[in-house]
Amino acid sequence: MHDIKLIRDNPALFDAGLQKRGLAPLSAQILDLDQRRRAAQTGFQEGQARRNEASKQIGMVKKQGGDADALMAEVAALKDKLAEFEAADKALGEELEAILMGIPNLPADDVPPGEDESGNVELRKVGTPPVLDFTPLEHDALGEKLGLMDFAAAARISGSRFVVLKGALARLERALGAFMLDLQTGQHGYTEVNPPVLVRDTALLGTGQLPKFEEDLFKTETGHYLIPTAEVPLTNLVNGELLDEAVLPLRFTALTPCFRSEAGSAGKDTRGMIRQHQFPKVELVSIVHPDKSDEEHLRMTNCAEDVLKKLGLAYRVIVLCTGDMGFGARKTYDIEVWLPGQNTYREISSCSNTGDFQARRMNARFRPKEEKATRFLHTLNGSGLAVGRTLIAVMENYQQADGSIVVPEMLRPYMGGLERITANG
RNA sequence: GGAUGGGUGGCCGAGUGGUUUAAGGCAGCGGUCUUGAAAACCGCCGUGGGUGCAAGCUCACCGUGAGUUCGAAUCUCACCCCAUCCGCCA
Repeated sequence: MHDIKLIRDNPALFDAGLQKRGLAPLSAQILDLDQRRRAAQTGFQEGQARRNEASKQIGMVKKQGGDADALMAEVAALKDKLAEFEAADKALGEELEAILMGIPNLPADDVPPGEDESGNVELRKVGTPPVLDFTPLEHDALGEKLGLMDFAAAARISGSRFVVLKGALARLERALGAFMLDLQTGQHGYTEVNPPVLVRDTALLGTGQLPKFEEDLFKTETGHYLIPTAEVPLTNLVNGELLDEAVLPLRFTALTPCFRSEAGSAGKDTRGMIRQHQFPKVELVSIVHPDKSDEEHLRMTNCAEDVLKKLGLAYRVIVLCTGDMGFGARKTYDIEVWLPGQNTYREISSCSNTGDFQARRMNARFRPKEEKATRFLHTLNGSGLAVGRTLIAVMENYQQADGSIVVPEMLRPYMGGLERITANG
C-alpha cells in the first residue's frame, strides 16, 4: 500500500514509478479522489464540532431547567447535512483504499528497466556445471526409471501437477528440507517457525496476494486460504504490532508445503515436478529497521545461495527488471540453478525487499528510540530454498550414466549414510 | 455442532446516557537525590485524520457496521474475532 502523503507531495515521481512497471499514471485520479474526500471529511468534522458544542449547551440548559428548543432545532437541521458529508467521506475513502490496495509496489531506483524477463540482468555465475560423458536425463525420466517417482499414481489420486515420491527420493526430499532448516537456523540466525498453512484473507491482504490474485489461491469452504508460500504467515507474525526497536531485526524461517492453483499457467512445465499445485519450500522472512533493509536483502540472498554452495550446485544470480517483479517487491534477486537435463538455469529462489509496502498493509510498526512518532517496518522474504526444485537439481546434477544418483556429501547424514540412490532403493 | 463469557491506549485495567479532556497501574522518556546504581519523589507519555511555517486549533477512534438519542465506550440489532466448557476427532 502506498503512502498518500508521498503521492500528494510528489505525484510525478509516483507516476514515473508506475511507468517503470508498465502502468498508466494514476496520481491525477488518486489526488482528485483524495481532495474530494478531504473536503467531505472537513465538512463532516466542522458539522460535528458545532453539534457537540450545541449538545453540551443543551445539557447545561436542561440541567438548569431552561428551554433548549432553539438549540435542539439547530442540531436537527444539521443532521441531514452531516449524514451527507459522512456518506461522501466514507464512499470516497473506500474508493481510494480500493485503488491504493490494487497498485503494486514501486521499483527501487537501481532496478534495471525492462518490460519482461528478457530485461533481467545477470549479476554473477557461481560454481561449475558438471561435465557428463553421457546424455543427461531430466529429473522425471530419472525418477520414473528409478521407480521412485510416480506421476500416474498422483494423477489417479489428485489429478495433474501432483507427484508421489517413494523410498530414497521421498527421504531425499525430507533430507533437503531438514538440511536447509538446520543451515538457516544454525548458521544464519533464523528462528524456526511452524506456522499455520491455512490463513485468513486478512493475512493475504497484508502480504499482497489479495485482493488482486485470488485466482492463484486455493480456498476452503470455511473461507480459509491455503498458503502459496510461508511468506504469508511468517510476515504476518508482526501484523498489527507496534514493536520495540531493540527486538529488530527479526528473522524467521519455516518449512511448509505451498499451494498454488497455477491458474493461467496452462501448458507451462506440464511435465515433471517443476510446477506443482503442492510443493515444499523453506522460506526466509526478515523484519527490519528501514535503514537496514537493503543490507538485509543482500544478506538474505547470501543465505539462500549458501544452500546451493554447500550442495555443490552451479547457479547464477539475476536481478529482476522493473517489468518482471512481483506485486509487493521494490527489488528482487532471483537465484537460478543449473539443470543438466534441461540444459538451462531454472529459478530456485526469489529474494525480495518489499520496503514498507507490506508493513503498511499489515499495520506493522516500531517505535524508534528517542522518537515520538512510530514508523513502519521493512519486510523481506526469500526462498531458502524451494525444496521440490532443489530435489530436481540434485537428481539431475548428481545423476550417473547408469541412472543412479550420488547423494551429495552434506546430505548423507540426513540419509542414514546412504551414498547412492539406485533403482527401487 | 451445542453452551457460556469476553473484546477499552505498547501492556494490565476502571468506566451502565451529559466537566470523560477515557481514571488508575505497569512499561517507557526527562528530572531531583546519589560516588554510581537501585529505591523514593516530581514531571511527560495513546493512534490516526484535517488545518497551519510552527506553536497550536480541531475531529475521529473503546472489535466492525448499522440504529436509538439533542448527546453513546455506556442502550438496541447484526456481524467478526478471542477464550472456556460439552460433544466429535488426529
